[in-house]
Amino acid sequence: MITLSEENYLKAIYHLETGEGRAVSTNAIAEKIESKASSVTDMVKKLADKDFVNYKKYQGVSLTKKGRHTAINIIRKHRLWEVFLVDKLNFSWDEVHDVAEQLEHIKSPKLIDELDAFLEFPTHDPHGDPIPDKNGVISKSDKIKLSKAETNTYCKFVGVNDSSSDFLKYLDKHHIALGCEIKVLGKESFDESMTILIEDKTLNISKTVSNNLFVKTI
Amino acid sequence: MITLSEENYLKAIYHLETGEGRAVSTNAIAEKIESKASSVTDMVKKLADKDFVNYKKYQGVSLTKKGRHTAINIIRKHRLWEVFLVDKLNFSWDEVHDVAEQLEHIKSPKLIDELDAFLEFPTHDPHGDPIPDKNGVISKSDKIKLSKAETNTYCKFVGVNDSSSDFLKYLDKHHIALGCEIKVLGKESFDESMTILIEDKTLNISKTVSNNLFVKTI
DNA sequence: AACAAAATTTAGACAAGACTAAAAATATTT
DNA sequence: AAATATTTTTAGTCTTGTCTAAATTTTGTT
Repeated sequence: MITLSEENYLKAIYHLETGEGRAVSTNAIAEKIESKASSVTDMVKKLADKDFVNYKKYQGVSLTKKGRHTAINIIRKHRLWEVFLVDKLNFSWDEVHDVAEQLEHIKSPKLIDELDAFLEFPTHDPHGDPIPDKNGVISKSDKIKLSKAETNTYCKFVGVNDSSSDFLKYLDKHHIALGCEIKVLGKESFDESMTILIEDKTLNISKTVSNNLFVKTI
Repeated sequence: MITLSEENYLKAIYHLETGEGRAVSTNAIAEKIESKASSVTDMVKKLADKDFVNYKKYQGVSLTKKGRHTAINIIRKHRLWEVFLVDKLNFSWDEVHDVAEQLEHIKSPKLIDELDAFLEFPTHDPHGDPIPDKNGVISKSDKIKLSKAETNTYCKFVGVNDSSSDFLKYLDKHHIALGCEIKVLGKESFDESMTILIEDKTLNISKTVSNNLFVKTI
C-alpha cells in the first residue's frame, strides 16, 4: 500500500526528472513539495526500501520502473479529473488544479477507466498536457515554446508551461485560449518581448509569457 | 481545518445518534469505526475542543449543531458521489461504497454543488437513502421495514437498511430492484420468514431480509 | 447496599511524517 | 590543494492517530 505522502513525492520526482536529465537532488524535491531537505531524505529512504526509487547517499534520486509507472498513473488520474471538472462541471482551467490534486489520490481499480470512457478518452487536459494511457504511454508532441517561434510564422496555441491560476487568468483576459491561431509579428531584442496577432488583434507579450506558451507551427 | 479521521468520527457518531435516541457510547463508536475505545476517547476530546461534539466523561457523546452540519455535509457528498458512480460510470449498487468513502472527503466549495447540478439534483442515492440538500435538510420519508408490512398489502421497495455488498448481490440475484412492487402473501410465525410476490414470482425471504428492506405501502 | 461485571478513561508506547540544529560530505573558489 | 560555501544527512523532537494494559467509573445483580 502506498500513502498519500509517498504519492506526492513520486509525482514531484517524476516532474523534476523529466525536466532535468540527471538524478534529482534532495533540495529540488524539498522546494517542489514545500518541505525541508531533511524530510525529503527520510522519505526517499522509505521510497527506496519500497523499490520506488534508486537512492545513494549524497547522489540524488531517480525513479525505478515501478516508481515511474506509479507516478505516471497519478498524473493520468490528475489530468482525467481536470478534464471532468472543466468539461462536465463548469470549472474554468484556472480552478481545477487544487481539486485535481485531491482527486488524483482516489484509489479504485474501476473508477479511472470508467471515467476515461465517460469522457470519451481525452488525449489532453485543459492546459494542453497529454494524458497518459492505461499503460502509461504518453504521446510525444512537437510543441515548442512560442518564444522560439520565428517572426512571420503562423502557429497554434496548444499548451501552457506555467499553469498557475494567475497566468491562466491573464490568458483569459486577453482571450488567449487553447487552439487559437497566432501569428508572430516581431520580437524586440532588448527585452525579448514579442508582438503577436491573435484573434485579429495585435498584442505585445513579455518574454515570461512567450516562454510559458506552447505552440505548434502550422 | 478538519482532518480525514475527524470526519470519519463525525459520520459514525451521526449514524449512531440517529439510530439511537440518547448519547452515543464510546464502545459503539469504536465498533463502528473498527478501532479501540481508548482511541475513541482521545478523538472525542479533540472533537469536543473543536466544538463538534458535546462530551462529558463517562456520559457519552452527542453532536453539536456544528458537528451535525458537518456530518450531514459528508453524507451529502457520499451519496451524491454514489449516484455519479452508478448513473454515469456504470458501477453497480454493491460496488460504490468503498469509492464513495474516499470521495466524500474531497474538499471543494464548488465541486459538490456542480456535481449535484450535473446529476440533476437527485433526491436519493442508489440504495434509496435520501440526499441532504445544500442546507443539510434531509427529506423525511414514510418508509417502513418490509417485516412490518401486513399480509395482503401491496408496497413498493424504496430502500435498503443493510447496504453490504453481499446483501445487495442477494437482491440482484432475485431481481429485487429499487422501485419494484411487492405483495405480502404471508408470514410464518415460527421463524418470521415471509412469502412475497415480486415481479410475478413468489419468493420466500427470511426475517433478516425483510428487516433490511424498506418499503412504502401503496 | 455491597460486590461483580462491563464500560470508559488514563498512562505510556509506537509509527508516520514533518521539523530544527548540528554534523558530514560534496562543490566551488581562491 | 586548501579554504570556504553549499548540499545532504543525522540526531533528536513534535504532532496525529493509533494501540495495550492498568486504573477508574458506572451499571447490574444478588
